[in-house]
Amino acid sequence: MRLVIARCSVDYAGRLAAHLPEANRLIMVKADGCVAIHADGGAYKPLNWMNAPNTITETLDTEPPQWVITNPKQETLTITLHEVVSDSAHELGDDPGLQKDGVEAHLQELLAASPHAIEHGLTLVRREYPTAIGPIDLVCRDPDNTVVAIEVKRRGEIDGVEQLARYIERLELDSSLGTIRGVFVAQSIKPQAKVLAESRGFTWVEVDYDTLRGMAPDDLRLF
Amino acid sequence: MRLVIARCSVDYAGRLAAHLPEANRLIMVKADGCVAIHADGGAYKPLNWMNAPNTITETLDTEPPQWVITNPKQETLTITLHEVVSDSAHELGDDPGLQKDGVEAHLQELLAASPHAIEHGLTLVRREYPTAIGPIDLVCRDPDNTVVAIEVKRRGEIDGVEQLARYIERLELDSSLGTIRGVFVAQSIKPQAKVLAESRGFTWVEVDYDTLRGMAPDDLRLF
DNA sequence: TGGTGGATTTCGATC
DNA sequence: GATCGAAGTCCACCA
Repeated sequence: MRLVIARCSVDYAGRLAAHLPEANRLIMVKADGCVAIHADGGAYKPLNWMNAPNTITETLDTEPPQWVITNPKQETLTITLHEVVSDSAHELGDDPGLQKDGVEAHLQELLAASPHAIEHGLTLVRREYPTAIGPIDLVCRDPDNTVVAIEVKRRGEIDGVEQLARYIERLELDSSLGTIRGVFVAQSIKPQAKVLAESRGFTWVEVDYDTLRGMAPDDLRLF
Repeated sequence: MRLVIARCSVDYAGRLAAHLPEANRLIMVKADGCVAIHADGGAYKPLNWMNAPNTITETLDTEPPQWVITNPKQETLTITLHEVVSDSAHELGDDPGLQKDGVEAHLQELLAASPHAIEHGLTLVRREYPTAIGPIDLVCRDPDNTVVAIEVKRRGEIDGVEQLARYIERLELDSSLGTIRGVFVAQSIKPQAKVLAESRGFTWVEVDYDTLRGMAPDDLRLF
């Protein structure tokens, strides 16, 4: 990884056009060739960047020197270096990568293993049930054999309810499954989303991730 | 901006739980206190981060030394420094900020100037036509004098179709404009969004930004 | 390889 | 401060 601190100006031409006036910034060049230009604030997002794969051309003989970075899509990032304050490089090696726990996929897995936690007597028909407009997180049947479509979100907001509505609409078009019930499940659901779910005729359930993780599927079958 | 190259391991506990095994990485601390941990690859997104505002506590007397970063939402990022390779700081000062050109607003302007590019014979009634749930990008009339509501997106996805549907629903409530047609316009539209648009009775149009920019309004009036 | 949906999305405008 | 929508979104998964 190469780190350059420089007074620079930057131009990007590609999916849009963007310009950065002259100022002091960090230019980060990673081992895979990707380049990011950071100001001294503003979260982690760089002001400008170019992802790998790309080609970096340094024109050191011109004044001021420039870097021209081009990718196969013909996007270009041009960095004009008015003054280089610092220029260093370090070999970091490969990264073992990030281990995550607690994202939506985990929640969906746990609920697929334990549909009882959503509603008494539910049995799983399919995870990621395919429709023309995208997969439904969980499709179950209740004790009356009614089809229940379930949308799982980490955070329950209005667009999740809309998504569920679209899926059910599509399910009813695609097949003759009879009346289909909708259940909106999330770790926490915003009041507006609860209201919308109810007005759409859906039920909603807030589930606790840690509790769910603590429950073995067998425990749930006892209910 | 402080830049630390170190062999470190990292734990994040907050909206989810995440762990980074020991490896060499860049730790970037910006002037506003935000912290980002970068590997030597993988675009511009850091492996782990903590945005401002937060509190950074360095425990240098323990072995190994740790940084504990906490924010008001009680999320914590813990960095364990097994070996510091480099530690430097630079004063960058404020950044004048990024100037952009070619975003959705520009597309909307061009289409407002050349509604013919969307559909033969359209004439503009208003841009940003106000409704109770937000403004409609473009409202036009076709040669039959039918009102045409147009949603403009840079990229056409399902959400945009839903947005158009809500607007038209609202238009029909608010006034007696007769039947209202919907047109979904974007530089590229995803297949699922096309399906949904058609099932809602809307038409959709893909437009090219550069072609549109090259067209003078007068050229279009000739059609 | 391209499409689709989630994200510790981030970021800005608007209310 | 909350909400809503855009983003050069990035990213992983899956066809």
